[in-house]
Amino acid sequence: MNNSQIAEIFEKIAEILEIQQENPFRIRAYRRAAETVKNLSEDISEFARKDGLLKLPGIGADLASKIKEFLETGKVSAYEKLKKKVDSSLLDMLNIPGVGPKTAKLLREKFKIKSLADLEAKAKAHKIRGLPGIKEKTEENILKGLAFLKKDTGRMCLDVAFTTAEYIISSLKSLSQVIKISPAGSLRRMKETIRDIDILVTSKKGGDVMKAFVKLPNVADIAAQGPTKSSILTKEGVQVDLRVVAPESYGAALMYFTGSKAHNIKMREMAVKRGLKINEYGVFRGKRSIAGKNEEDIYSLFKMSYIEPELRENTGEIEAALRGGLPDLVKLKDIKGDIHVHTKASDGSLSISEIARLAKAKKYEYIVISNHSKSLKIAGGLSDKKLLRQIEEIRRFNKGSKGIRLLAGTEVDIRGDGSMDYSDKLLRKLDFVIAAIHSGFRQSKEKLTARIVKAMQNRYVNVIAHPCGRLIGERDAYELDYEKIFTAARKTGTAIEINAYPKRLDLTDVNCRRARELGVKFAIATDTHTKDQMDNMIYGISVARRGWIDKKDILNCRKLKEVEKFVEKKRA
DNA sequence: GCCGTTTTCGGCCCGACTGTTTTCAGTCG
Repeated sequence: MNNSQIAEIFEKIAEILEIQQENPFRIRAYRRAAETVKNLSEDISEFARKDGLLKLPGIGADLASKIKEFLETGKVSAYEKLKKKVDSSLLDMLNIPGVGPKTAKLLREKFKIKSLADLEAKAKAHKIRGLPGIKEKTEENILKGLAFLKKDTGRMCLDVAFTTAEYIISSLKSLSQVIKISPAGSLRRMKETIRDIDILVTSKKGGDVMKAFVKLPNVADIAAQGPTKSSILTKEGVQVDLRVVAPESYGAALMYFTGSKAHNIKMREMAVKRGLKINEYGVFRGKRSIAGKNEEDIYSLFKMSYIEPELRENTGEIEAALRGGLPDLVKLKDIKGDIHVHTKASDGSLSISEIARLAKAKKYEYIVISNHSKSLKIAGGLSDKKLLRQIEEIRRFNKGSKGIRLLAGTEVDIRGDGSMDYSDKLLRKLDFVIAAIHSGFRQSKEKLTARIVKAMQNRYVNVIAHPCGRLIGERDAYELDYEKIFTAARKTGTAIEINAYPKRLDLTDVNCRRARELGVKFAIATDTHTKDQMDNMIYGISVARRGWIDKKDILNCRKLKEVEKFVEKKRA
């Protein structure tokens, strides 16, 4: 995908310019452009084709021409030139926490550091101390930073961050000094992966809260500790930042600490234009605070609707909020059923009645039992006979049960040529059909796209499950022509799944937004195999919210009757 | 490098913590 490549080049250029101590605003311009390009919901070549590059925020004449150059030649000559001017060890050193451009340059110039290993050796031999501004402590911190890099915790999946944050929040909540406590940062925005965890507390005794925070049993190291801001590393290598503010600043601090940075900058710029100032303590006219106790007040001060955290990426949400055009986002309580659940019959661990019990506890109206199909032998795919037996079993169960309706379904394999792993005659007997690719990931983009489009043209296929096939941190998405797929989905009346399994989150938030623009319907589903996985629905919801999807376009926010109508309409 | 209902030039969000100083630069978010 061009977008990520161009974003990376701009990001690298920014780093090099930083080393060269260029104009910081010029550096920021590259970073901002990188952000913009990364967050686009369409390939940037589409914008270039339609002469739309200059309309993108932060892209002017110069960056537009660099983008065009990349699209035509696969390179940006200015970047190629810059690369030659800067030693790669310098750029490597920037990755060390605590080491910025000034320190990196100093180290390179005084010690001719050739690599991170070289730096580590010199630091260990205490040869770094003695440089202007560097003493024992800085040397120690460089070694700590290097060790952190080696661990390379990278980014964690949303569920891991959630669990860690929950533990810390529940531990601190019991302190009498803590008034309010909330997750913030990318976790509150529910990004698909999280680098570090941000937590906000209101208290009148910040120092006490911090003391308790850094003493939590899972703390391995304290990176910083002040009365309002502290940072620790857990034993699992997760960085957690805690910020304490007074109760009257809760909203302003929550907004500031939730981000995104780009969203905050845009809001602050807006404030400046109106003669106001936003910081983490409030909105100020001169020295007087005029808002800040809660987020709602701040947004309404600017005559805009409240912006949910998941939308705060500066990708048009501020403009939409000003004109009152934000989508009606889905909440957990809107979900009326789960349409992708496995049982013991294939590779799940739950029985039909266990699933029904869990679904009732969630106040669901319906559940689609969707086991794998016959060719997926490794996952215990059901033979024709076994599927027929399961249909019978589900019908019997429904007769003897109240409060939940089970639908007989399948997660049928889309074969290499786009045909279905069960005959139409068999599919017709089911209440609901989801189809998915589980093999042949290495086919060409054209072939994979054609396979999915063909599957959608089957009148019995209601949902395409985990369309892009990725496993975060393990397997990349295969290449697809999403424009073709979304267009076909709308035309054929096939919904696209938002798979809520934290390693999948597939369709992705960015692609959701494009699909929504093209009129696609969605289904949020957990792909449950074990008991706990039915709780993953919140992660799927977060993707839908980040993708700007309107509640009315989500199939399983509808009542059973309407879901049945959706199926009937395609079969007719 | 971008951008404009004050501007096509001169602005560009704002503050905390650390380690080193002895008033602040560097780094981070």
